[in-house]
Amino acid sequence: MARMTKPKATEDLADRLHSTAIHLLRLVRVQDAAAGIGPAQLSALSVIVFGGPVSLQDLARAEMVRPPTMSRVVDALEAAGLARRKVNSADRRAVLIEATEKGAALLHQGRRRRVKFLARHLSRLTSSELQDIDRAVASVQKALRDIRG
Amino acid sequence: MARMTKPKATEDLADRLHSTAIHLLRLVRVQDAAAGIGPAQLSALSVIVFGGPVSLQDLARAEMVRPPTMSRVVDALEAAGLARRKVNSADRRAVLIEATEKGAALLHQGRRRRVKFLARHLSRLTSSELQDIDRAVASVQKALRDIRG
DNA sequence: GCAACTACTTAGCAATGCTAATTAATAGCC
DNA sequence: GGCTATTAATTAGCATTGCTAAGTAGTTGC
Repeated sequence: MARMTKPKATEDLADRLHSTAIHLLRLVRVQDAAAGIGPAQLSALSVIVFGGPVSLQDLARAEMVRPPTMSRVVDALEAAGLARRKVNSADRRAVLIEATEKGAALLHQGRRRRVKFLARHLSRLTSSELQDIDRAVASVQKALRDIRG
Repeated sequence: MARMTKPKATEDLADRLHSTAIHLLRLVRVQDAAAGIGPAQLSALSVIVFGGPVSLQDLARAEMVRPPTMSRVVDALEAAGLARRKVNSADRRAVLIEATEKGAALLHQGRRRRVKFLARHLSRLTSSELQDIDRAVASVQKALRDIRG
């Protein structure tokens, strides 16, 4: 039984992790719909609000979509008055995308709604279970960072 | 400081949990694209393969989408030879949807690819971290079940 | 046996993903 | 300095997936 890892168990865990993530997001998707904008726009807006002005390319990379896709998402955000394109005087090919006040407000409001919804249900768990989740989230984030970095 | 729960901390955890789930799924999405069918079809196929023959309505509910949406997804699965509609002799309004051999094979193959990909990166974590994740997944699933049940 | 209900489909719209091709600006080389 | 290659973003066009509204067919209930 001397083995460095337990591949079978890890794969099983990976499967359950994946499945749980899907179900979690399906549930909060209903809450996010109340924001009035689609999920791609919401997610991109989040990057802009927290990540300051970014180029379209960086934004596309952060969201793991292609530039044309992100270009259109930014179009929609601009049309809704939630973001704006600025000229990048250092490189006039590139644009700088930033959130408007309205965009930041909408994001924070949506985040509050989603988080309250999730937190309400998490609060049924014991504090020991919450601590497990807390540690697990940190570990998964670490694993994800390793992949991307 | 006498309080029943810690709302602030729970909301913060909810937010990190949400964000982590998004990033996790964005990563494996790339793997799933290799299956050659879209994410909605893949996810529905999974329900059919594991859940036996189901009505369109049940399938739509399981996937948290509306019946017309699911009707079209099943159209695509049928066109690709991955699923088929059967007549329900007990209630001829309803259909029974089941996977073909080809559909089951494709699903299992895709699952193997996705799981291997995830597991490869999870395996960088310590076994203590993996145990945290294991417990956390169970807790989150429990919380999700409470919501739906 | 007719009305109401239910299951599914069809039609049509919006959002999001992609690739290929275009436009504009920068960088590199002689 | 000026030509070429590269890079950033956009436009065009397609497929998928979400929705609501409306239509069709079958079942239930009085």
